[in-house]
Amino acid sequence: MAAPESSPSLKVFNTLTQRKESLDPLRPGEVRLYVCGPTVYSYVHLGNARTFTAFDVVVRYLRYRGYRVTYVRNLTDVDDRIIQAAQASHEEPRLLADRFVQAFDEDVRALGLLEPDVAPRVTDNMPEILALVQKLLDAGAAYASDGDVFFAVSAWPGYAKLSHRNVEELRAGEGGVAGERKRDSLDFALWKAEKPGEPAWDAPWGRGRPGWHIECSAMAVKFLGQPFDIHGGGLDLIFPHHDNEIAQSEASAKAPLAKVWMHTGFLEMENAKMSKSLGNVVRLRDALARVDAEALRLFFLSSHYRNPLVFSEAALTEAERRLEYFYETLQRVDERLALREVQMAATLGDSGRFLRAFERSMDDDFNAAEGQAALHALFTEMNLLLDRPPVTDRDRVACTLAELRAEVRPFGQVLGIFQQSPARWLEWRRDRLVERRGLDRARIEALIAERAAARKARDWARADALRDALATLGVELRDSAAGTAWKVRDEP
RNA sequence: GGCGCCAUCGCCAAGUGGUAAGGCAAGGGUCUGCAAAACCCUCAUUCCCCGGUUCGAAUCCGGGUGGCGCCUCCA
Repeated sequence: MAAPESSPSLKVFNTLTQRKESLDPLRPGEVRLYVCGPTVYSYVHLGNARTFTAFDVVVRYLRYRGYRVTYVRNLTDVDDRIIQAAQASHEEPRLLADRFVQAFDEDVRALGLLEPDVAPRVTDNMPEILALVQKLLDAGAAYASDGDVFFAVSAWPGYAKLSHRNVEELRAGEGGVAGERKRDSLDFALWKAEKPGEPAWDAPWGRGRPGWHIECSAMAVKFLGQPFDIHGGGLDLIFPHHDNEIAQSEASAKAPLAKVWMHTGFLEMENAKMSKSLGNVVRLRDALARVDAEALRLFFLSSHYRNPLVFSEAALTEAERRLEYFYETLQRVDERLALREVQMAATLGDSGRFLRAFERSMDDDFNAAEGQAALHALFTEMNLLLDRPPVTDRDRVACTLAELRAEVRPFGQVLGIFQQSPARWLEWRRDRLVERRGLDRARIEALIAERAAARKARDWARADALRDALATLGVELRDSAAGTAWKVRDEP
């Protein structure tokens, strides 16, 4: 593992500067990362999952590279949409939020996402939010108006620098409306005055609740300091959410909020972004009921994180089939290595070459899609050694296989795959396919036994007829010296 | 209208100035009683179109065409 200082080559695309920059942490060897988490008013969908998976891999790779990473991913549990959803289901907003926080944790754990170091909730951080609003009021960057508090965009010269928009043009667009309460149509709420039946907290300027953007500013700075290294989220958060965070934090502290801003591309459904407002969402938990979590991760990582990715059942099926190839190879390698004592011997090939190629890809703005080429090459090499070894010395082949097997681990660790034992994963997949096709194990085993007898009697016609019958059921046979193994094909 | 993104083999996809990664599918082969799996080979003189810059462009610039996003909640 390379020391962080020795990898100045790690490049990250920064939305703020719109170019790739060398990652140069504010504190040597340490990366402080904040990712905007979900607003908990419903279940997470695959679009959200894609973003969180992308940052999960960012964290894993930075740690693999030797950085100490502090990863904060918030839970927004006070919000208009939560209140709306709670009213619709005649539930306390707090309870509804709790319910979806729990669902989020379950779903995201099933996806294999690492726990963030801190997962702060708005309701647990009101003092910091109140303090930030007060600070902005004191600085003249905000004003109270009938119990609401607004941020004064005109008091902050750098407004919208992240989205690279022109303030005048934003004003010309629809936007909000200036009126008795808002001085400028672009001003946004830091605090919303209490309304009947809504959650509210005491504040010097009147009871109410925080506006949408203030919580991220307050919590990010509380847990990471200001400035910190990387702030991330989906592309749709650039404006206004991240621009507003920047405005609030920088106007209050006269220092940058974050050095690098990273944004993930959209997951699309039939040429439209997957979003709750369009109603074209697939929930993460529903997807995980149909496809393996690691296969889903492989699908997310098949395209660069900033590019749009189109969702399809076929792509998911392909990803799971690819994962099956990986696990089958791992199982074969493990079986081979368990066969007998191996004498130390010189290994074949250039040790670590696949991993180095992977690192080159990942160093270039976390290009996991490109990095998968190295992963495939590594597996092809293992299969080659298994079936067509280039030398006859068994110890050399075995030692090389052991070395390559060890090289697989970092890939798995960074991408969040290969976390199951091969045998267990393959069994799990077969069980699921058996169930999906409504197959009868006893009958399959009986047919295989019958075929074995036919083969022993050299009755090839009978044996082939039985194999064809099994193939019709979706069962595929693999004859070997050890006997006949069977698997189930995934497509009817 | 403003800001921004995308267009690469049948499908997915990397590559953003030095002569087209990888996966899936397809065809051929090795292996096999026959298969399957695995491996090997083949599979884009070409990167939406038209101009330009350059010794050199999928990559840069200008202009089109098509698709998408943000500007209102959104990962």
